[in-house]
Amino acid sequence: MTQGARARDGGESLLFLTDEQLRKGIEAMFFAYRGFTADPDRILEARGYGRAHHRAIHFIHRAPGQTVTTLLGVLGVTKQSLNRVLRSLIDDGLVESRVGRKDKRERHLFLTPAGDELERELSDAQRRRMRAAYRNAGPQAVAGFRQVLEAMMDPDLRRYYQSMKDGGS
Amino acid sequence: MTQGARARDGGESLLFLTDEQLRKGIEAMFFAYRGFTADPDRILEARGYGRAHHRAIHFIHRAPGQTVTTLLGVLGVTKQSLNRVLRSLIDDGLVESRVGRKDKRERHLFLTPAGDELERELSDAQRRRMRAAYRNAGPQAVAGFRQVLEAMMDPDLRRYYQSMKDGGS
DNA sequence: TTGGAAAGTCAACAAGGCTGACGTAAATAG
DNA sequence: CTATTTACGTCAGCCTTGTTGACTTTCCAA
Repeated sequence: MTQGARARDGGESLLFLTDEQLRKGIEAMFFAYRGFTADPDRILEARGYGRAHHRAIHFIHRAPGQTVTTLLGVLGVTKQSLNRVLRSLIDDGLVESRVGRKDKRERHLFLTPAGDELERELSDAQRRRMRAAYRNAGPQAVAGFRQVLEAMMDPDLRRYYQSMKDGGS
Repeated sequence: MTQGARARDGGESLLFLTDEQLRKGIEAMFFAYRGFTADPDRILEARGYGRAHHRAIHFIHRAPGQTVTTLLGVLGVTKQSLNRVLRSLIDDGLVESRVGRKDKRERHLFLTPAGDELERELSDAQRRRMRAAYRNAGPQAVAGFRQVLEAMMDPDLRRYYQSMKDGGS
């Protein structure tokens, strides 16, 4: 039924979306995501960490001082899951957890200098691949890439994503 | 060092790749991938399956009759890991494993009618989101999206990816 | 002031990765 | 024809990272 449906989005676009083409997009996501995580994975493995640690480090770096609950919402896991990861990062001296001044139930999360160093190592590796891909594809492609990804996000995360500064075009 | 590096890719491109912008791309991948898997995940959960089952089903559908070893290479997991998943799919009557006619050591994998049905259910859900994202972003964006993803893949998988038919523009 | 809600921690379990070892049948090299 | 290699399946056991349930500590509102 969806075979070869011409876009009905207002007329002038020439989008011709066959199921085959959509499948290609789906597989592209799958394979690209593998490439996307490959470099950090190697660095993490050497330290005995996994992707969960990477995600925690990334978002703590992104918004230092945020509480555990906030981070929980961004990562979309249970607090028990996050806690395990956080525990090892704190024990290893990469993350610091400070009791809230106003509300003492809260824990505010920060990267230590060692944590910052690992963060840089990881994001450098990931940026290298991203930069190479961008350069290969050209600026037009990059804009399109970002647009499609944004449209694929769930609305809540899209809002969170958009709320973060961009650095100017 | 990588701060605000202007693209040095030949001159005329106006790519201005700050670390901030690259980070945005990285987070876009992370959040979009979550959205990308959300719909199938719900369908799978109702059946007691996980993403591993989805991947197996997807690639068996994509290339019916392929052997276990071939599938192993595409999925990038160990034989034991794949076997666990394949076992349950075969036992549940979604996948059929036929002994090779020429080489009887090989097992060729096919979806049964029931397997095809689940495949369609899963890919319909995923295509719906993909189609909506494409429509939102427009045809130019779609081309760029695919280009960047392709450039991010590891070379082996890129070749495999490109070797599959596209269905025309 | 007390009772509920919220934040965080601990315990235990499941899915799905991994390695290593082993068995069997079929193909192939010598 | 024999010996090796290949393709596949399976057992055992480990790790990461997800889950739910139960438990403090702290805050706040009735």
